Amino acid sequence: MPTPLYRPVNTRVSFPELEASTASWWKEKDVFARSLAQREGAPEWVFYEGPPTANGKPGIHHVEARIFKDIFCRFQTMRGRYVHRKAGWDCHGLPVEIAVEKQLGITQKRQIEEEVGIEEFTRLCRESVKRYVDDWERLTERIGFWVDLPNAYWTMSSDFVETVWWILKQIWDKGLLEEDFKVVPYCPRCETSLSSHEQHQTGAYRMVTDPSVYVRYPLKGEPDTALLVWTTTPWTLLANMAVAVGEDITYVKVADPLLDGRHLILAKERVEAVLGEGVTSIKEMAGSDLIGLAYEPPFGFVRTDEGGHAHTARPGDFVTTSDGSGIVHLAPYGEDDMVVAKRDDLPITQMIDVSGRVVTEGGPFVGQSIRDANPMIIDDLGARDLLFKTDDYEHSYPHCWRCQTPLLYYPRRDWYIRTSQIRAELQASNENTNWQPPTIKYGRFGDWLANNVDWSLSRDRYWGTPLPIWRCDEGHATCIGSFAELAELSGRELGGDFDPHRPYVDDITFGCPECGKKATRVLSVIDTWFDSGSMPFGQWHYPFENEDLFENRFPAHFISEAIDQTRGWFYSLLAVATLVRGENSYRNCVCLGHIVDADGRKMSKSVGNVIDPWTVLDAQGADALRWHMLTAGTPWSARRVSVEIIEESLRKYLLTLWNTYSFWVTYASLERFDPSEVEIPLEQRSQMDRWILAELSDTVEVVSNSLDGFDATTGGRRLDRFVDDLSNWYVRRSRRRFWKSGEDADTRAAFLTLWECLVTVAQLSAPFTPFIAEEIYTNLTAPVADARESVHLSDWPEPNHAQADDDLRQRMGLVRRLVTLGRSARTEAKVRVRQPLARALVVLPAAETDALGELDALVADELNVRSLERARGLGELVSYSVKANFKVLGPRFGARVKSVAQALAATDPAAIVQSIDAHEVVHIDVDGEQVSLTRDDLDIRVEGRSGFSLVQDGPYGVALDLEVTPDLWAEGVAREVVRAVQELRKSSGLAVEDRIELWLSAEDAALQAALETHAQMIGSEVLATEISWDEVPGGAARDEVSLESGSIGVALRRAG
RNA sequence: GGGCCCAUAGCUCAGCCCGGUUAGAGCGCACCCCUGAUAAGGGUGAGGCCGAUGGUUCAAGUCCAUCUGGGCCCA
Repeated sequence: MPTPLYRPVNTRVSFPELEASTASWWKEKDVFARSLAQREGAPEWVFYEGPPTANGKPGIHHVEARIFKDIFCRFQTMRGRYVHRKAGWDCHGLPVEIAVEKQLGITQKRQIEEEVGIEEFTRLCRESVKRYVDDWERLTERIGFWVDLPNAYWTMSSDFVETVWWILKQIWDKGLLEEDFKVVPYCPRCETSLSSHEQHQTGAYRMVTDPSVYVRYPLKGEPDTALLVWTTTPWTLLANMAVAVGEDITYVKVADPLLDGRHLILAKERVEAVLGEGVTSIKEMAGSDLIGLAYEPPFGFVRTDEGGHAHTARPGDFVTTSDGSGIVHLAPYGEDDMVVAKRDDLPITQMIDVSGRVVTEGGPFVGQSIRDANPMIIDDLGARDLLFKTDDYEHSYPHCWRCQTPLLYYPRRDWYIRTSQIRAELQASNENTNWQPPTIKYGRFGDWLANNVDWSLSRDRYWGTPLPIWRCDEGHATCIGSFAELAELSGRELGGDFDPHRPYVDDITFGCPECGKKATRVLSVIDTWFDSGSMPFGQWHYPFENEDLFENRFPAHFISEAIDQTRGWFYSLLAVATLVRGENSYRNCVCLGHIVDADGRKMSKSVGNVIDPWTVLDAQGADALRWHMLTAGTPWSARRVSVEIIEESLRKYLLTLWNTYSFWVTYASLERFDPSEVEIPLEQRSQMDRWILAELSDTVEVVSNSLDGFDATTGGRRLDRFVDDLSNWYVRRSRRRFWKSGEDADTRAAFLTLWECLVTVAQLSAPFTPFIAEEIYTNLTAPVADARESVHLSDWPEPNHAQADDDLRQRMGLVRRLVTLGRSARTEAKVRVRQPLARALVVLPAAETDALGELDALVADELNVRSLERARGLGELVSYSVKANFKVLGPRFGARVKSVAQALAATDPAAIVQSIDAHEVVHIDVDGEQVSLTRDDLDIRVEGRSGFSLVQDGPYGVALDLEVTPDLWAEGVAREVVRAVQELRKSSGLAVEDRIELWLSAEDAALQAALETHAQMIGSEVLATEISWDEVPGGAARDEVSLESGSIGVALRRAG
């Protein structure tokens, strides 16, 4: 036996197993590295990997992003670009610290320093980051995401940190890095402030119920009258500074409905809502009249200077009458409050410590968390008749995106990047960025830039890039931009293994360059989003190394993440690059939607509807998952994922492709067909071949263009349609050609054509489904000497314009349409397809009468009729209906189009058609006016007349001649026998190429005659070496065919 | 309260940019056919006030406005 040309193909393939062996083959052959090496020197196509935080297991949404990253990189590589793909890991930040805190079983920040020590804590953080990287790498490889994992950048590496320092120094030198006193969102558990984009993480806002209290602030000198003040944060009353009123709001004094002889002041518009109906005002006054009124604060904790504005009514344009009382309590825990405090020099007294507990000055409430203090404060106010009423108030409120603690707004000194000062530059950067979907650009992202606020950079934590600012007692601050600079100033040898993290860096001090006094580091670390935004620079340790590399790889052509990164990574990248380079670091951004479950619900651990990617990967495989993600729905809308949905992708596309491939290999192996030995010019191939090649050429074009435009869905759907055409039309119609001998020219053309289609599909699908593409490509090209070793090393196919043939594609469309109608006609007439018929009558629109050409034979064969005839002119077969073609007549006649339609309806359709056929024009009378209409102006359709079984669709129709002659009947009988024998071969376990001895017997004489007439045809169809009519020997497989006219016995056994 | 996205068959989605009088596909369901590549394929059928209302137009699933419901983002 000669060595087989091709690996045998298992039709019961397990894709997960196949993928596993492909993946290890890639590794063994180093295919990814070679795909890069072979493009060395080619134009770069730059991709930036958004670094995932590797301290949690990767979920299915991560898989989605990684698939989209992969497809465009693979595509561009095959197109000849050099697409370097450096993996990256986001290492710093609160999530890591929280994981370690949990591991240590500690709940409070101070325990870190007191019980664990910063050195041990950051060591554990570093370890924790590495813990899940294995998981990530395993998944990344399993889904076929090609990215350079061994050379990944780690944001915690000293090199990366040094680059970040350099970037911060650039910003410092521009005067855009400053310390400021602001109210910031603050997590009392993590004891650190959050940046606005952290505050706005998905899921951070949740509905909460807070106590809503109305409190009396009695006026000084008029204790019977009180300002009625509303707040949803009773604990802030401890630090009350003043109240705000709207100068243009009308206020009223009314009788206090709960305390006899007392009065309340509140906004007129709120009276009914707060006090109920029937309250009459005693006095009306403008807000401006109230300003300066002094009141007794609810608590005595805030010390005030005589004559100041403390504990008086102040003007505030933020006061509204949409809720509350129209009088706003001011404390140092709100942005508006602090604006007034600065303006009017109000006393800022910190009543809450960094962990959210009442400070020692807080009298009876000392040490209470704000949540616990709330009811105590309410009770206390009640006891002193200061509480007017209390209620529950439901509103959405931000929570810490990692530990879920409700945030506080807390006045703090923090370090800021003045991004609001470069808003115009940020917006200009965005101008040059192409967004997918486009609405993000000026929508979600553009809005965010337009409302840009300063970037709160510092965090009072431990595991992060240390803020490189040192300060002396005089308050002179020095920003350090490199390790060398720090070594020089401090006079210390930092060495190659210098770890810039806390606590080591905190020990380094130097003499202030300005005054010479000792400068120590400001103990903050920075927002970890700044790290990720710095990755274009940091991954290359720019500018300390790799300057050329960096310049070649800035900006990126392409990045992709889910839409929640709009205010995360998409922003931090843009902001950092704009600050440093004055332009954005990415040109194209594909925003992906979130993954939801089969019912459209968001996946969440608490609901328990999270799909573990491994479930799908183990059951259906990576290609099926990839194919579904890439082709189902729009990438940026929420997409549903379930095992069942993936299963459908697998069956519809992957298995169809697989079976077509398996079909080719089965027969090509038998014939030892070697594509490299065959060359057949296009004009020597059949119409069928030319048609599928025309479809292929179109497919190449569509897939190329769509992937070029970052649209995987359109390309994938075209591929899907092509594979369907290939399998369910080309192969099905060409099947017999493959059964003939390999010496036959037509058979060789079929083998070659299908081979070309499959190899090209393998290439086109390589970026989508890299595993199956590899299997098909490598097996099919095995005998081809100059083929690449891997499909991923091959060049992207160019559309072959010589093969393009839109006319043929259209005509084939017509064929398939007629076939559908013909099948329907057979079903309707209840004549099975195996029974040949004499003729089919075809009705076509005039313009397409001659469109079929030699494809007639195809229709006839598919419908199993001996000839195809045009029914045009067969007035006895059809009648016509004529309607106006509104698309044409609408613009011509405008409102009169309806009259024209009516006139047409009133005219005999047959006469119209006759006139058109004879003169190309018909004249009709519309409201007394002669109107000339041509064929294009009309919508002419045929209908079957009674007595004929015409099946029609629009202007197309097929009718069958149902008369079965003895001749046709005999052939039908023979076909029945062939089918029965084939079935018997199959059930007897014979191989397709096995020859058989065949026995036939029929009692009925007519049946016997039919068999004898067609014996030769039967024999050649079923590969019988001889047909016998005598006694069936033992050991032969038997079956019986029942027909209306009797039954036929069949028996067979393997010949030879 | 504001912004964005979505709403078409039981389910998943095309069609909408660029309006045309009979709105499609796949899955599922019922019945039938076909089958020596196929976990397939084919035919028929049931199943649609194209979310609602109003407007523009000779003509609206398609354009405009408002509303409702869902999702996301924000205040």
